[in-house]
Amino acid sequence: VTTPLPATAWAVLGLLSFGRDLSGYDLKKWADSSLRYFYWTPAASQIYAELRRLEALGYVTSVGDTSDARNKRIFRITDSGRSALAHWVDRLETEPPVLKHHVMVRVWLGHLADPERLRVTVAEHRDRSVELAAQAAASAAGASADPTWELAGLVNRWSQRHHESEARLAEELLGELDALAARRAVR
Amino acid sequence: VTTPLPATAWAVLGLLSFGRDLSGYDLKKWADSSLRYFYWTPAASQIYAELRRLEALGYVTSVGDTSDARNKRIFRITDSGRSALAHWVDRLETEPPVLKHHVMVRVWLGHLADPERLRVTVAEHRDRSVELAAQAAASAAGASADPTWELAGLVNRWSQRHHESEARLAEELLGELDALAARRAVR
DNA sequence: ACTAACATGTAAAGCGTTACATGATTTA
DNA sequence: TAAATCATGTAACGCTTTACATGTTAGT
Repeated sequence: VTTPLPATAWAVLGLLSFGRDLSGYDLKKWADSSLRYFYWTPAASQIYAELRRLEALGYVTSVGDTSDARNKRIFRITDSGRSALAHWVDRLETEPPVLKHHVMVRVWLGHLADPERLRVTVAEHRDRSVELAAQAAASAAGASADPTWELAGLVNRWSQRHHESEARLAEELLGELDALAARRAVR
Repeated sequence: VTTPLPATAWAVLGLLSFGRDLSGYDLKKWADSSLRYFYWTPAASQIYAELRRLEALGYVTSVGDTSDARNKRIFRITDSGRSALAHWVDRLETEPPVLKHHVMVRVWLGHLADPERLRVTVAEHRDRSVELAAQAAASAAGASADPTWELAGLVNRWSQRHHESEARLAEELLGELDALAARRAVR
C-alpha cells in the first residue's frame, strides 16, 4: 500500500527518477523549465518541504556529494522511492486535469466589461500561449534518444501542441469578439 | 480600490450578475453545470463561505424571497457588488490559466510504468474529454440571444472546443505511445 | 569590497477539501 | 412513515503561497 501523497510530492520524486541527483535549488529550476508546461511549478519553499517529507518516508536520501560542496544537499531517489513512485504511476484512477482559466472567467463576465479591455486581455493570453508553446518546443528539441527520456519527450511535444491550441482558441475568440462588437455597432 | 479577493469569490459573485437571485444550493448546481467547463467548481461549503464574505463586504444581500420560502436564503448582487465585480473584470493584469494535468505527469514518468496501463490512463482521459465537450456543447445550445448572455455563450463554445482539443491531443498521444511500443518490440 | 546569484529554510496566512451534523420538504 | 433530496452550515485538516531570515559563493 502506497502512502497517500499529493501529486506534487510524486512530481518532485519524479524529477529525481530520471537518474540525476539534484539539490532542492536545482529541482526548482528544472521544474520551472519542464514540469511547468503541463503541470505546475511549486514554490521553492514547498520543494524543500516535500523533500523533507520524502526523506522521512525513506523515498529519497541526501547523498554526501563529491564535487560541488557548497551548502548544497544533493538528493537521490531510493529503491523504495522508485518502487512507490512506480505504483503511483500505475494507478488506474487518475485525477482529472485541473483547469482554472482566469481569462475565460473574465470573458464570461464580459457583459460587465469594457469590450476593448476584454480584447486586450484575450490577446495577451494568446501571446502568452505562443511564448509557452515556443518554450515547450525548445524543451522538446533538447530531448535525448535515451529510452528513459522518450516519454518525457512525448510530453514535451504534447505541451507544445497544447499551448499552440490555446493560442489558436484565443485567436478564434478574438474574431468572435470582433464580430459581436460589429453586430452591436450596427444596431 | 477593490478589495483583493480570490478569483473564486468573483466567480460566485459573477453567477449572481446574470440577473437571477439564487440560493447557495442553486449556485452550487449552476456552477457544476457551467463554471466547471472553463474554471472549476467549488465545494458547496466554500460557496456558502464566499457568500458570507461577500455579504460582509456588502456585495450581496439576502432578499426575503416571495415564492419558495423553505429554508432558503436567496442572494442578490448589490450595486456596490456589481461595480466591484466590473472593476475586477476590467483589470488588465490577468493571472495566467492554471493547468495541473495529472494524466500528463503520469505519461512523463512513463519510464517507470506499465505501457499498457499508461495507454488505458490516456484513453480514459480522452473519453472524459469527449464527454466534457458534449456537455459544454449542450450548455452552449441552451444559450439565449439576450446580450447579457452573449459572452457566456462564447465561453461555452470556447469550452467545447477546448475539450475537443484535449480529446484530439490525447488521441495523438495514444498513436505515439503505440508507435513507441512498436519500435521497442523490434529491438 | 560589493553585488548578484546561490542555497536553504521558517512562519503565518489563505485557499479549498472532506467529513460530518442538522433539519426541512417532497415523494413513494 | 420512510427515504430521498433539499438546504445550510461547522470543524478539522492539508496544500500552497508570500514574506522573511540567513548565510555562502562567484564575479567585477
